[in-house]
Amino acid sequence: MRVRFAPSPTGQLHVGNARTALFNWLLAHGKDGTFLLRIEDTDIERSTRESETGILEDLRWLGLEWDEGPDVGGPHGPYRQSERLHLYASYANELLAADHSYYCFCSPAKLDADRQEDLAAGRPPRYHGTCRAIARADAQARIEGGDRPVVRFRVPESEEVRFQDLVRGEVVFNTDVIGDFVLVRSDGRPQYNFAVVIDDALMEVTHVIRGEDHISNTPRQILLYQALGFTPPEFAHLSLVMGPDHTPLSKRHGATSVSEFRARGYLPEALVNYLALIGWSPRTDGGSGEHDAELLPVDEMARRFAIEDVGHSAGIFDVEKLAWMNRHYMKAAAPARLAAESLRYFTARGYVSRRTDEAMEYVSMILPMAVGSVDRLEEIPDRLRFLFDFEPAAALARAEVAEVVHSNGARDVIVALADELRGAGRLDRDGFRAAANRVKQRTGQKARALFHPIRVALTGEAGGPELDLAVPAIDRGADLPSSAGIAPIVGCRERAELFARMVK
RNA sequence: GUCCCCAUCGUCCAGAGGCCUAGGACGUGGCCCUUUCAAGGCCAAAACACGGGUUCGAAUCCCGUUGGGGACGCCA
Repeated sequence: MRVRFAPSPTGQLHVGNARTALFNWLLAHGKDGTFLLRIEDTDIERSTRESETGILEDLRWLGLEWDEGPDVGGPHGPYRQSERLHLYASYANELLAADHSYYCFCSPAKLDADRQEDLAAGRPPRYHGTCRAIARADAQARIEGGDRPVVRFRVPESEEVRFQDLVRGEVVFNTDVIGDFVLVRSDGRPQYNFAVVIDDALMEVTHVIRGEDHISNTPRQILLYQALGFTPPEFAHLSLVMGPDHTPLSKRHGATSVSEFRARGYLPEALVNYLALIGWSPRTDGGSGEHDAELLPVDEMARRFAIEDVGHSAGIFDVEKLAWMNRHYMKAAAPARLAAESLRYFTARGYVSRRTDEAMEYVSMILPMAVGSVDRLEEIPDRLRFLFDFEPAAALARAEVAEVVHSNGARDVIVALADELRGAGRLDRDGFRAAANRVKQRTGQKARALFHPIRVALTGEAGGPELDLAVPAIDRGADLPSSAGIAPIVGCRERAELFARMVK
């Protein structure tokens, strides 16, 4: 089995396309097949090398490695359509010679007028066949005279083209709704349907798995396979991914490209796992009726994947469910990896200025306070901002903080805390607990009435990670030398002092 | 407009004629845990689009309606 993913490098890798790539990858990996990557860059106006590089990077980040492709090569290369032009030219001539295609000299204006006419008359817009009967010699003469025609495929009339779609079953099209489509543009570059067929045939692709938006291209391509004497592959058309309003997932729905999700702090395994579950679910092994867990490593998904099990209807991209998965995978991730992945967000906030061993160690230390309670890596620094941004005046100005301070006995607690901390040593977990205990004895406050004011005085916030973790983190951070590359952290003693002064 | 595809909780799926009093997950609500906010645990509410058939029996099969999506380019 040979499958392929064939993006055009005209922008970033869209999550919908990433899902298509994933399904191809899953199929190949579950069946010991080959997954190849082909770059469809025949649209020279829009294709860029930057996009290509970005797409390759995103696929690799997702873990969807390919066996053959533009950068790794393979036995059926080149894998970039712009480098295969000679192949298309040769097959175009073959089709011309066999009279399966012909030169068309119609101007864009004429074509457009025809289209408008069809639409107005309630007919499906299709090529009128104006140049169908131009004699070869006449065409040749016009070309020599400087005309630059396109090559059109001669679509047979009133024929039924049918194919067994692996996910949808039999699909039938009548050729009467298909106009003679362009094979080669006037500048000699191949048109999509033509290049795809030649490449898929030559690259020996056995299963074409792509988005549903290509389903109406399939009869055209089958016609081409037949004219060229190639055997068509199996086809499977995946339903599309929509936004919550049932319109195609686009910018106004938020992030749409893999790189955006990456930038926002989603883990690749979370995105992959989530994407696989749009339109597919792991088949239940037993007959228990119980649905298997949805959280699956990609190899396990590949093991269970069957293209026939893929759903028929469009799926809506649910950011909430993705967030849930991401939370899960963040908790499961190795601390060192998480620290490395989160560093950029700390840097962006100005919390870390240089990547030093001490900085990494500190980030690793404070990470557990945030992981598990945030949806994305990007949100981690904000959850930990109390470490770096301690401003009692601004804190007091916030309603929820003021409320705590004004509750009964809160001032006493804060004053006592400041006093206790003056003589306290290291505020590790035990040190903090001891100090809190002394404050408890002095003020008679306990539980919420005790810890809430302490939290506010030490973090400037009414909520946040457990103090058992937060206080030692502050204490440790305050001791860091400036060479550590961490933004200066105000120590607990000073925090309590400042706060006590403000509430007196 | 024409052609093609699709239709189970708000969302993603399970369900391949009796196992369905329609199951799971996310989300939502409640409760619990708890020194806070989250997280976590437990419980609950929540769907077979509609109308006709076929059948002893239909969420499951057929037809239609409605609704949604896609395609109709010298884009891919």
